[in-house]
Amino acid sequence: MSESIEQKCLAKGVKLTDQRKIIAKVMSESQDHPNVDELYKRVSKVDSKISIATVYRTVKLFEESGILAKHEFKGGKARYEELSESHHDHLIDVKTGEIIEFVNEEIEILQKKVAEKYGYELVDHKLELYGVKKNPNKWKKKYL
Amino acid sequence: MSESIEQKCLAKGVKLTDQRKIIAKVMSESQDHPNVDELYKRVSKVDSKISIATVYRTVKLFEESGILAKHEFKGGKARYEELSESHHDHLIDVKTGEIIEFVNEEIEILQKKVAEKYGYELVDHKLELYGVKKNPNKWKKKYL
DNA sequence: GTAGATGCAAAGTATTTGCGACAAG
DNA sequence: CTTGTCGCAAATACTTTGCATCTAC
Repeated sequence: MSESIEQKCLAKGVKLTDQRKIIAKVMSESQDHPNVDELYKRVSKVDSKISIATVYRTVKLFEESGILAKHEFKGGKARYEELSESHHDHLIDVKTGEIIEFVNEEIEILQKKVAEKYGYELVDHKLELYGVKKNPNKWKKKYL
Repeated sequence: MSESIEQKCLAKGVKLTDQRKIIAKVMSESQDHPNVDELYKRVSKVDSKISIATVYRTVKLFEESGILAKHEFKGGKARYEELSESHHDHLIDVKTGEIIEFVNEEIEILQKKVAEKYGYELVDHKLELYGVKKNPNKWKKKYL
Protein backbone atom coordinates (compact mmCIF):
# COMPACT_ATOMS: atom_id res chain seq x y z
CA MET A 1 0.00 0.00 0.00
CA SER A 2 1.09 3.55 -0.60
CA GLU A 3 1.35 6.46 1.77
CA SER A 4 -1.66 7.03 3.98
CA ILE A 5 -3.50 10.35 4.00
CA GLU A 6 -2.13 11.00 7.48
CA GLN A 7 1.39 10.50 6.25
CA LYS A 8 0.75 12.87 3.39
CA CYS A 9 -0.53 15.47 5.83
CA LEU A 10 2.62 15.23 7.90
CA ALA A 11 4.75 15.45 4.80
CA LYS A 12 2.93 18.60 3.70
CA GLY A 13 2.83 20.21 7.11
CA VAL A 14 -0.93 19.92 7.43
CA LYS A 15 -1.91 19.88 11.08
CA LEU A 16 -3.58 16.63 12.04
CA THR A 17 -6.65 17.20 14.13
CA ASP A 18 -9.09 14.50 15.23
CA GLN A 19 -11.61 15.72 12.71
CA ARG A 20 -9.11 15.59 9.87
CA LYS A 21 -8.02 12.12 10.87
CA ILE A 22 -11.59 10.90 10.74
CA ILE A 23 -12.30 12.54 7.40
CA ALA A 24 -9.05 11.09 6.05
CA LYS A 25 -9.95 7.63 7.25
CA VAL A 26 -13.46 7.75 5.83
CA MET A 27 -12.13 8.91 2.46
CA SER A 28 -9.50 6.19 2.46
CA GLU A 29 -12.13 3.58 3.04
CA SER A 30 -14.49 4.94 0.41
CA GLN A 31 -14.35 3.04 -2.82
CA ASP A 32 -16.71 5.45 -4.50
CA HIS A 33 -16.64 9.19 -5.15
CA PRO A 34 -18.75 10.76 -2.37
CA ASN A 35 -19.99 14.32 -2.44
CA VAL A 36 -19.71 16.49 0.66
CA ASP A 37 -23.16 15.60 1.98
CA GLU A 38 -22.47 11.92 1.70
CA LEU A 39 -19.03 12.30 3.23
CA TYR A 40 -20.53 14.32 6.07
CA LYS A 41 -23.01 11.52 6.73
CA ARG A 42 -20.28 8.92 6.88
CA VAL A 43 -18.10 11.09 9.07
CA SER A 44 -20.99 11.84 11.40
CA LYS A 45 -21.37 8.15 12.15
CA VAL A 46 -17.87 8.17 13.58
CA ASP A 47 -18.16 11.50 15.37
CA SER A 48 -21.51 13.21 15.29
CA LYS A 49 -20.11 16.50 16.56
CA ILE A 50 -18.12 17.25 13.42
CA SER A 51 -19.76 20.09 11.54
CA ILE A 52 -20.34 20.18 7.83
CA ALA A 53 -18.30 23.40 7.72
CA THR A 54 -15.28 21.40 8.84
CA VAL A 55 -15.94 18.83 6.17
CA TYR A 56 -16.04 21.54 3.54
CA ARG A 57 -12.90 23.16 4.93
CA THR A 58 -11.08 19.86 5.08
CA VAL A 59 -11.83 18.58 1.61
CA LYS A 60 -10.77 21.95 0.26
CA LEU A 61 -7.55 21.82 2.24
CA PHE A 62 -6.88 18.25 1.19
CA GLU A 63 -7.54 19.12 -2.40
CA GLU A 64 -5.14 22.05 -2.29
CA SER A 65 -2.57 19.79 -0.65
CA GLY A 66 -2.88 17.27 -3.44
CA ILE A 67 -4.41 14.64 -1.21
CA LEU A 68 -7.89 14.53 -2.68
CA ALA A 69 -9.19 15.10 -6.18
CA LYS A 70 -12.34 17.08 -6.73
CA HIS A 71 -14.65 16.21 -9.59
CA GLU A 72 -17.54 18.21 -10.88
CA PHE A 73 -19.40 15.79 -13.06
CA LYS A 74 -22.24 17.06 -15.20
CA GLY A 75 -25.02 18.68 -13.29
CA GLY A 76 -24.16 17.23 -9.95
CA LYS A 77 -22.52 18.26 -6.72
CA ALA A 78 -18.77 18.24 -6.34
CA ARG A 79 -17.44 14.78 -5.54
CA TYR A 80 -14.15 13.70 -4.07
CA GLU A 81 -11.79 10.76 -4.22
CA GLU A 82 -8.40 10.01 -2.80
CA LEU A 83 -5.63 10.97 -5.17
CA SER A 84 -3.49 7.97 -5.96
CA GLU A 85 -0.21 7.81 -7.78
CA SER A 86 -1.86 6.25 -10.80
CA HIS A 87 -3.84 8.83 -12.72
CA HIS A 88 -7.15 7.77 -14.20
CA ASP A 89 -10.18 9.28 -15.88
CA HIS A 90 -13.87 8.50 -15.54
CA LEU A 91 -16.59 6.87 -17.55
CA ILE A 92 -20.01 7.70 -16.14
CA ASP A 93 -23.10 5.62 -16.77
CA VAL A 94 -25.70 8.29 -17.52
CA LYS A 95 -28.57 6.06 -16.48
CA THR A 96 -27.30 4.61 -13.21
CA GLY A 97 -24.69 7.17 -12.22
CA GLU A 98 -22.16 4.38 -11.86
CA ILE A 99 -18.57 5.52 -12.31
CA ILE A 100 -15.88 3.45 -13.96
CA GLU A 101 -12.26 4.47 -13.66
CA PHE A 102 -10.04 3.91 -16.63
CA VAL A 103 -6.51 4.61 -17.77
CA ASN A 104 -5.54 5.31 -21.33
CA GLU A 105 -1.96 6.25 -21.90
CA GLU A 106 -2.48 7.03 -25.57
CA ILE A 107 -5.03 9.71 -24.81
CA GLU A 108 -2.73 11.19 -22.17
CA ILE A 109 0.04 11.53 -24.69
CA LEU A 110 -2.21 13.07 -27.29
CA GLN A 111 -3.48 15.61 -24.78
CA LYS A 112 0.03 16.70 -24.03
CA LYS A 113 0.69 17.03 -27.73
CA VAL A 114 -2.39 19.16 -28.26
CA ALA A 115 -1.32 21.52 -25.49
CA GLU A 116 2.17 21.74 -26.93
CA LYS A 117 0.82 22.46 -30.38
CA TYR A 118 -0.71 25.63 -28.97
CA GLY A 119 2.40 26.52 -27.00
CA TYR A 120 1.14 25.36 -23.63
CA GLU A 121 2.46 23.13 -20.94
CA LEU A 122 -0.30 20.85 -19.70
CA VAL A 123 -0.76 21.29 -15.96
CA ASP A 124 -4.07 19.51 -15.55
CA HIS A 125 -6.91 18.03 -17.51
CA LYS A 126 -10.37 16.66 -17.18
CA LEU A 127 -11.69 13.82 -19.28
CA GLU A 128 -15.13 12.44 -18.64
CA LEU A 129 -16.95 9.98 -20.83
CA TYR A 130 -20.70 9.64 -20.53
CA GLY A 131 -22.23 6.47 -21.86
CA VAL A 132 -25.14 4.07 -21.80
CA LYS A 133 -24.63 0.38 -21.34
CA LYS A 134 -24.95 -1.52 -24.57
CA ASN A 135 -27.47 -4.26 -24.56
CA PRO A 136 -25.55 -7.50 -25.06
CA ASN A 137 -28.80 -9.37 -25.64
CA LYS A 138 -29.61 -8.12 -29.08
CA TRP A 139 -32.13 -10.86 -29.53
CA LYS A 140 -34.47 -9.19 -27.09
CA LYS A 141 -35.29 -6.63 -29.71
CA LYS A 142 -36.98 -9.28 -31.78
CA TYR A 143 -39.66 -9.62 -29.15
CA LEU A 144 -40.50 -5.96 -28.72
CA MET B 1 -23.17 30.05 -42.59
CA SER B 2 -25.16 27.33 -40.96
CA GLU B 3 -28.63 27.44 -39.48
CA SER B 4 -29.34 30.35 -37.19
CA ILE B 5 -30.49 29.83 -33.62
CA GLU B 6 -33.91 31.13 -34.60
CA GLN B 7 -34.15 28.53 -37.34
CA LYS B 8 -33.17 25.84 -34.89
CA CYS B 9 -35.90 26.98 -32.50
CA LEU B 10 -38.51 26.73 -35.23
CA ALA B 11 -37.23 23.31 -36.20
CA LYS B 12 -37.49 22.11 -32.62
CA GLY B 13 -40.84 23.72 -31.89
CA VAL B 14 -39.40 26.20 -29.41
CA LYS B 15 -41.63 29.24 -29.22
CA LEU B 16 -39.82 32.37 -30.33
CA THR B 17 -40.43 35.27 -28.00
CA ASP B 18 -38.76 38.65 -28.24
CA GLN B 19 -36.57 37.80 -25.26
CA ARG B 20 -35.42 34.53 -26.76
CA LYS B 21 -34.67 36.22 -30.06
CA ILE B 22 -32.46 38.73 -28.29
CA ILE B 23 -30.67 36.09 -26.24
CA ALA B 24 -30.19 34.01 -29.39
CA LYS B 25 -28.76 36.97 -31.25
CA VAL B 26 -26.39 37.93 -28.45
CA MET B 27 -25.12 34.35 -28.17
CA SER B 28 -24.65 34.13 -31.94
CA GLU B 29 -22.56 37.25 -31.89
CA SER B 30 -20.47 36.15 -28.92
CA GLN B 31 -17.14 34.76 -29.92
CA ASP B 32 -16.31 33.82 -26.33
CA HIS B 33 -17.98 31.59 -23.75
CA PRO B 34 -20.03 33.92 -21.53
CA ASN B 35 -21.48 32.92 -18.19
CA VAL B 36 -25.06 33.85 -17.33
CA ASP B 37 -24.11 37.11 -15.62
CA GLU B 38 -22.12 38.25 -18.59
CA LEU B 39 -24.82 37.17 -21.01
CA TYR B 40 -27.41 38.99 -18.93
CA LYS B 41 -25.32 42.17 -19.13
CA ARG B 42 -25.06 41.94 -22.90
CA VAL B 43 -28.73 41.17 -23.28
CA SER B 44 -29.68 44.05 -20.99
CA LYS B 45 -28.00 46.50 -23.32
CA VAL B 46 -30.45 45.48 -26.02
CA ASP B 47 -33.49 45.30 -23.77
CA SER B 48 -33.05 46.34 -20.18
CA LYS B 49 -36.38 44.88 -19.12
CA ILE B 50 -35.33 41.26 -19.62
CA SER B 51 -34.88 39.57 -16.27
CA ILE B 52 -32.03 37.32 -15.29
CA ALA B 53 -34.56 34.58 -14.55
CA THR B 54 -35.49 34.59 -18.22
CA VAL B 55 -31.84 34.37 -19.19
CA TYR B 56 -31.41 31.33 -16.93
CA ARG B 57 -34.59 29.75 -18.25
CA THR B 58 -33.59 30.38 -21.83
CA VAL B 59 -30.05 29.04 -21.72
CA LYS B 60 -31.38 25.94 -20.01
CA LEU B 61 -34.05 25.52 -22.66
CA PHE B 62 -31.56 26.12 -25.46
CA GLU B 63 -29.18 23.63 -23.93
CA GLU B 64 -31.87 20.98 -23.68
CA SER B 65 -32.82 21.69 -27.26
CA GLY B 66 -29.27 21.16 -28.41
CA ILE B 67 -28.79 24.78 -29.38
CA LEU B 68 -26.25 25.81 -26.77
CA ALA B 69 -23.51 23.89 -24.98
CA LYS B 70 -23.00 24.38 -21.29
CA HIS B 71 -19.51 24.16 -19.83
CA GLU B 72 -18.57 23.97 -16.21
CA PHE B 73 -14.90 24.71 -16.23
CA LYS B 74 -12.95 24.22 -13.05
CA GLY B 75 -14.06 26.38 -10.19
CA GLY B 76 -16.04 28.82 -12.23
CA LYS B 77 -19.61 29.59 -13.14
CA ALA B 78 -21.35 27.73 -15.92
CA ARG B 79 -20.52 29.15 -19.32
CA TYR B 80 -22.29 28.81 -22.64
CA GLU B 81 -21.47 28.74 -26.32
CA GLU B 82 -23.43 28.16 -29.46
CA LEU B 83 -23.34 24.54 -30.49
CA SER B 84 -21.97 24.21 -33.98
CA GLU B 85 -21.89 21.22 -36.25
CA SER B 86 -18.16 20.82 -35.70
CA HIS B 87 -17.41 19.39 -32.29
CA HIS B 88 -14.43 20.73 -30.40
CA ASP B 89 -12.87 20.60 -26.97
CA HIS B 90 -11.22 23.29 -24.86
CA LEU B 91 -7.76 24.23 -23.74
CA ILE B 92 -7.91 26.73 -20.88
CA ASP B 93 -5.06 29.03 -19.96
CA VAL B 94 -5.02 28.74 -16.18
CA LYS B 95 -3.36 32.13 -15.76
CA THR B 96 -5.41 34.29 -18.10
CA GLY B 97 -8.59 32.26 -18.41
CA GLU B 98 -8.28 32.39 -22.18
CA ILE B 99 -10.01 29.53 -23.93
CA ILE B 100 -8.71 27.87 -27.06
CA GLU B 101 -10.94 25.54 -29.01
CA PHE B 102 -9.34 22.53 -30.59
CA VAL B 103 -10.29 19.43 -32.52
CA ASN B 104 -8.48 16.14 -32.27
CA GLU B 105 -10.00 13.30 -34.15
CA GLU B 106 -7.57 10.74 -32.76
CA ILE B 107 -8.65 11.43 -29.20
CA GLU B 108 -12.29 11.23 -30.22
CA ILE B 109 -11.74 7.79 -31.66
CA LEU B 110 -9.84 6.58 -28.61
CA GLN B 111 -12.62 7.79 -26.34
CA LYS B 112 -15.15 5.79 -28.25
CA LYS B 113 -12.91 2.77 -28.00
CA VAL B 114 -12.54 3.13 -24.24
CA ALA B 115 -16.30 3.30 -23.81
CA GLU B 116 -16.75 0.23 -25.99
CA LYS B 117 -14.13 -1.65 -24.06
CA TYR B 118 -16.34 -1.35 -20.99
CA GLY B 119 -19.50 -2.19 -22.92
CA TYR B 120 -20.79 1.35 -23.23
CA GLU B 121 -21.99 3.46 -26.05
CA LEU B 122 -20.53 6.93 -25.78
CA VAL B 123 -23.31 9.51 -25.65
CA ASP B 124 -21.31 12.50 -24.53
CA HIS B 125 -17.94 13.50 -23.26
CA LYS B 126 -16.03 16.35 -21.77
CA LEU B 127 -12.37 17.00 -22.38
CA GLU B 128 -10.73 20.05 -20.92
CA LEU B 129 -7.02 20.75 -20.92
CA TYR B 130 -5.58 23.24 -18.47
CA GLY B 131 -2.21 24.71 -19.32
CA VAL B 132 0.25 27.51 -18.83
CA LYS B 133 1.79 29.29 -21.75
CA LYS B 134 5.33 28.18 -22.34
CA ASN B 135 7.85 30.92 -22.27
CA PRO B 136 9.42 31.10 -25.72
CA ASN B 137 12.11 33.42 -24.37
CA LYS B 138 14.17 30.89 -22.54
CA TRP B 139 17.03 33.34 -22.33
CA LYS B 140 15.19 35.29 -19.69
CA LYS B 141 15.98 32.56 -17.20
CA LYS B 142 19.65 33.39 -17.48
CA TYR B 143 19.02 36.70 -15.85
CA LEU B 144 17.02 35.50 -12.88
C1' DG C 1 1.90 29.58 24.61
C1' DT C 2 0.30 30.50 20.06
C1' DA C 3 -1.07 29.97 15.47
C1' DG C 4 -4.28 27.70 13.47
C1' DA C 5 -8.75 24.67 13.69
C1' DT C 6 -13.56 24.05 15.05
C1' DG C 7 -18.69 24.69 15.62
C1' DC C 8 -22.31 27.46 14.93
C1' DA C 9 -25.09 30.42 12.62
C1' DA C 10 -25.23 33.88 9.34
C1' DA C 11 -23.91 35.34 4.79
C1' DG C 12 -22.72 34.51 -0.04
C1' DT C 13 -23.27 32.78 -4.79
C1' DA C 14 -25.50 30.57 -8.41
C1' DT C 15 -29.71 28.97 -9.88
C1' DT C 16 -34.66 27.73 -9.68
C1' DT C 17 -39.52 28.50 -8.89
C1' DG C 18 -44.49 30.19 -7.59
C1' DC C 19 -47.53 33.36 -9.19
C1' DG C 20 -50.27 36.80 -11.42
C1' DA C 21 -49.90 39.37 -15.75
C1' DC C 22 -49.04 38.89 -20.55
C1' DA C 23 -48.11 37.31 -25.42
C1' DA C 24 -47.32 33.80 -29.34
C1' DG C 25 -49.43 30.65 -32.35
C1' DC D 1 -58.55 31.42 -26.98
C1' DT D 2 -55.20 28.80 -24.66
C1' DT D 3 -50.83 27.32 -23.54
C1' DG D 4 -46.70 28.68 -22.45
C1' DT D 5 -43.60 32.73 -21.12
C1' DC D 6 -42.23 36.79 -18.43
C1' DG D 7 -40.83 39.63 -14.50
C1' DC D 8 -40.49 39.78 -9.83
C1' DA D 9 -39.30 38.33 -5.51
C1' DA D 10 -38.87 34.56 -2.61
C1' DA D 11 -36.91 30.07 -2.22
C1' DT D 12 -33.38 26.64 -2.79
C1' DA D 13 -28.88 24.40 -3.01
C1' DC D 14 -24.27 24.45 -2.22
C1' DT D 15 -20.41 26.56 -0.13
C1' DT D 16 -17.91 30.04 2.55
C1' DT D 17 -17.03 32.95 6.54
C1' DG D 18 -16.95 35.82 11.17
C1' DC D 19 -16.35 35.00 15.63
C1' DA D 20 -15.63 33.08 20.12
C1' DT D 21 -13.66 28.91 21.79
C1' DC D 22 -10.58 25.21 21.72
C1' DT D 23 -6.41 22.27 20.47
C1' DA D 24 -2.11 20.40 18.15
C1' DC D 25 2.44 21.16 18.19
